[in-house]
Amino acid sequence: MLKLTKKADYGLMALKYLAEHPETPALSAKDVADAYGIPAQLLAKILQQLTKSGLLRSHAGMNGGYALARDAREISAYEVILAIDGPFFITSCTKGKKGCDLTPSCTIKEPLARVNETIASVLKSISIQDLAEHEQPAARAHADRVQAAQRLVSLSL
Amino acid sequence: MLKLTKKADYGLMALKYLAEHPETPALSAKDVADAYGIPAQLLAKILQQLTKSGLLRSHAGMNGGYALARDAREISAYEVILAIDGPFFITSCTKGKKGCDLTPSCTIKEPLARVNETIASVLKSISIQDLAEHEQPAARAHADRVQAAQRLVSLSL
DNA sequence: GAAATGCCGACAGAAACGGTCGTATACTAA
DNA sequence: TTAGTATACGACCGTTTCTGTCGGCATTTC
Repeated sequence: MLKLTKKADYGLMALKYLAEHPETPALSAKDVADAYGIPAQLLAKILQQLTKSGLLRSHAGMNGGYALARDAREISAYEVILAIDGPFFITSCTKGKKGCDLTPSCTIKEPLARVNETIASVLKSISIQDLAEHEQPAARAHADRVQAAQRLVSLSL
Repeated sequence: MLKLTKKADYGLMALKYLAEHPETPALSAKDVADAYGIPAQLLAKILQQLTKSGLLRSHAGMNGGYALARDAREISAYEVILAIDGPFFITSCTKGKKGCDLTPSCTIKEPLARVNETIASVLKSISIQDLAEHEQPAARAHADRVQAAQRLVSLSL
């Protein structure tokens, strides 16, 4: 549970790939799909969604394809996931429309909504650039960040 | 996406309910189910899982039912979710057995694994007691904690 | 105009989820 | 001992969601 869909994974992988090839003006869905062994047509649809959401720029025709609409540093993992999977809520009852249809007070959801915010924050703090540079710098920084957050959490409990 | 299953929700709600009624030696699955309007048989199965996982103690027969196996303070939301939904990984490819079957290096997953740890940490920091006392004290403390974590995250970006 | 490419809707197979049923077992109380 | 209440467990089924495919159309380049 609590897992991203494969689509979101594919989307992140594709953006990372684009970030790693800033020299080329555009890469086709097929290029990216082949690079990772992802079903090409599926990836195409995902890239189209990302385009509609404004994270990518597309160009039809020969030598067409996709390119990042912004600097890789300015695109967060959160945006990608949101664009592909739609808004997520950790509680299944967080209001689609009229709140929890179950029981007057599904009092569980209030504390969990906060968890949800935390997750979103962390996801927002990770950029495509971070994924591309998974070598060291960004990963290191993020590791520190997580450790600090953990210390903080256990401390204030 | 990224949502808990209803089963996990039900489980958390049930544990919270038990925590709120420490005076009674045991509550039947039906008691809890009625209190929240949850399908009784489904909840029964969930409580059985929680029992097998050691979070609850069960007792058959008249006046039987379930009771927390430990103090509500000592049971984390993480444990409950784990017991019901099984281990969760944010990346769909985080090794079930043999790592990512896709592509040599699904390099995406390493940074996301850290996100996963953060989520787990936060979930571990929330006890059933916190859910039961959603009135103020614990919720307040948790809110502060989350805010601080957010500040921390954005700072170190 | 042809080839490459993106765009879009429909659909099908597979898996996960939510929920029900039936039955066996255990315990309590009269 | 018997009846009633409860847990324990496995099988099953309908629905939804996810993954992936197909076919047709639009756009751009050569």
